[in-house]
Amino acid sequence: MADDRRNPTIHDVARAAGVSIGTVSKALNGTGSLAQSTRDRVMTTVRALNFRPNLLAKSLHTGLSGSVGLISNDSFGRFTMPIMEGLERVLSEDGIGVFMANATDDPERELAHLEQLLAKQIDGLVVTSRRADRRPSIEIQGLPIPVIYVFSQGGEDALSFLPDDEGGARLATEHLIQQGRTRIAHITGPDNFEAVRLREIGWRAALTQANLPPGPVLHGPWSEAWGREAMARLLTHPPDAIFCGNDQIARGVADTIREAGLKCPEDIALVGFDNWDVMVTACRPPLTSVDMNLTALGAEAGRQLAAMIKGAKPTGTHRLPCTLIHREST
Amino acid sequence: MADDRRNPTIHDVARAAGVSIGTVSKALNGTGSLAQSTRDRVMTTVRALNFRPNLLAKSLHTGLSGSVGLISNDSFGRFTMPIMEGLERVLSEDGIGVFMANATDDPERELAHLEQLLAKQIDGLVVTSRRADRRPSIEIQGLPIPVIYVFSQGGEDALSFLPDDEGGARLATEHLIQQGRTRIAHITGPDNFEAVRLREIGWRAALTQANLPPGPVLHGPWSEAWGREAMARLLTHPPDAIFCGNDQIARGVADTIREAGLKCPEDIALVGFDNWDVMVTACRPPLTSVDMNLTALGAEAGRQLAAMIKGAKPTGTHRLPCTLIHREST
DNA sequence: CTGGGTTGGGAAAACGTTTTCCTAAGGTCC
DNA sequence: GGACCTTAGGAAAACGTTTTCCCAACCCAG
Repeated sequence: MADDRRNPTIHDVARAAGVSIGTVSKALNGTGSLAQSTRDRVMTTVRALNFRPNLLAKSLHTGLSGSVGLISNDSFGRFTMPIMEGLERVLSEDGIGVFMANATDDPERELAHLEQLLAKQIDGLVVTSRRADRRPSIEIQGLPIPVIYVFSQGGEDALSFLPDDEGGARLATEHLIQQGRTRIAHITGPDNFEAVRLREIGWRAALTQANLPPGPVLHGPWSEAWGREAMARLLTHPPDAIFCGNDQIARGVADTIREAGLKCPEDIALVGFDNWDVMVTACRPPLTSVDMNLTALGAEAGRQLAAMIKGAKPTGTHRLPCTLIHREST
Repeated sequence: MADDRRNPTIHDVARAAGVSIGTVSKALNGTGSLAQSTRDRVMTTVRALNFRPNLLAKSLHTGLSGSVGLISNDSFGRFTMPIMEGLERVLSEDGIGVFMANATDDPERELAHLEQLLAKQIDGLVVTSRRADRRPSIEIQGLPIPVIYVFSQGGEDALSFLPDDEGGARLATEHLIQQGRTRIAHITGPDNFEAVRLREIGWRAALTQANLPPGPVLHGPWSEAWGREAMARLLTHPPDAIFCGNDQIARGVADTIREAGLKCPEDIALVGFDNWDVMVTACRPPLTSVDMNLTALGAEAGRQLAAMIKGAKPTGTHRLPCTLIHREST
């Protein structure tokens, strides 16, 4: 009644309910030993005043702020989004908030963000990178809080979560083999990406296992234009299937196939990587693609981070399985 | 020295520097009246202990947490990301952290998130929606903190930031007119989107101003497939220019133009909307498009929110200008 | 009745800051 | 050399919680 400007505090509730603040706290948290009637009276007052405990004050006491930081290096790009979504969903169930910070590969900004986050007493940190190989900042070593690397690799005894690029590539290639394809090419991105190398390994492994010779491998930029160009190069001796390093390349390939008068999938079957909806559905024909399950990756990271905050100390690099999504291009 | 597990507190600094905690606080904040030598001694100790003030404790005192919430309704989709980026960049300069919350149009989740954020004592809230018209939740009325709607419309005396769809459409259409086009069609999205209606208005206004008759308007889904289909319908009497409601539609249109043996831009000039890099660069030819400057929109929202936290009370719906990005399709 | 065990609830310390006094020491002026 | 200002820095309250005692009151048995 006094101030309707200020949020009600536990003191207001105590006064209104005619008890001490300790009693209110016990009623709120279900601790201590209180008569049921007292609990009820307090809770009624709580609702009447629309009281919401100040988590900051609680944090001061418990030493846990109930928030974590996410430092992204790709300006919240296409890959960070689903990760964030999974992470946030899982953590919010535990009442943990996620501070988003974008460092854009600028070590100075990264450090500034880290300082701010630490000052805000975050309980944990998630670091995501973009896809090219890059060492994580040195600064991040020896932090007083748990750190998880998602879609990026931490150091020695760090905990990292990544998609199983090799397994995904194998999945795609095996799928093509099952459909009776025997001359399977691979058109992919720049080979300074670790993911590119891993996917190539997976593709090769599946072929070897099926006693098939590897088709040609073409490296180039991650673009549709490169897909078109690479496919044009293959037109003199066209393969009967192509596994592409991502969906954009695959879509470029599909365009060249169609414009060369060939049929996909009849003449050439095609599999992409990323399962990026806007690409796979707009592709003609709709593209079979490998889904990295990034939302699940983020969710798993969230679960692990929550566990680490409670004291667990998992380490190692974990690669989560990819899934093949079958569409008309195969 | 005592606990190397626990973060050092202001008490540790005070003890090490041989002063009181009040003095440390004054040295840290440059307040009070202290001898320069004392200030220096304290600051040296601060650095030696790697002391970082606990912002939570400070917040308890100041009543400001230095964090705001962002509730998104599109699972951190394509439009939310640049907004977030701009918002976060501006606010982080003021030391304000951004909690990300994804509600995905589920009012129950939205309410739960709001409760969590309020419990964490956020100083302000940003609400973004996806693009179809939707009333903001009722729950958000009468909050004790400033609220800004970005890429979505708040109520009566709320503060909202939106791109100037009408102006952007006018920009695009005027550009086509300047290039001597006279029969300008409009292929766009579902007309239950306010943005679709506004863009159509802008297109029509530019034509009227130039004394040109409006070409046909075709409404359909936001997809390349619709762009292809719509363009096919126009092939009997092709216009000499098309302004599309988004880049995906434009790209579909470009494909049909090319496949019909016509030339873009020679026979038909083409402008898209969104300036979505992956679409405009992969399009053949690269697509002229209207950029909504969402990063700037987010940044402006950040500036305003920071001002509101300091007491400003701006209201109204603000539409920020779009920019035309010229490429080879015109 | 008295004494011991329960039980309900209050008082107060603690968390890590900021800020408002307040006091002691030193300097200045006559 | 005393009265008065400065000035430097300390003590303590305050922010809103949780939690650890601790004390009253009640119950029941002897």
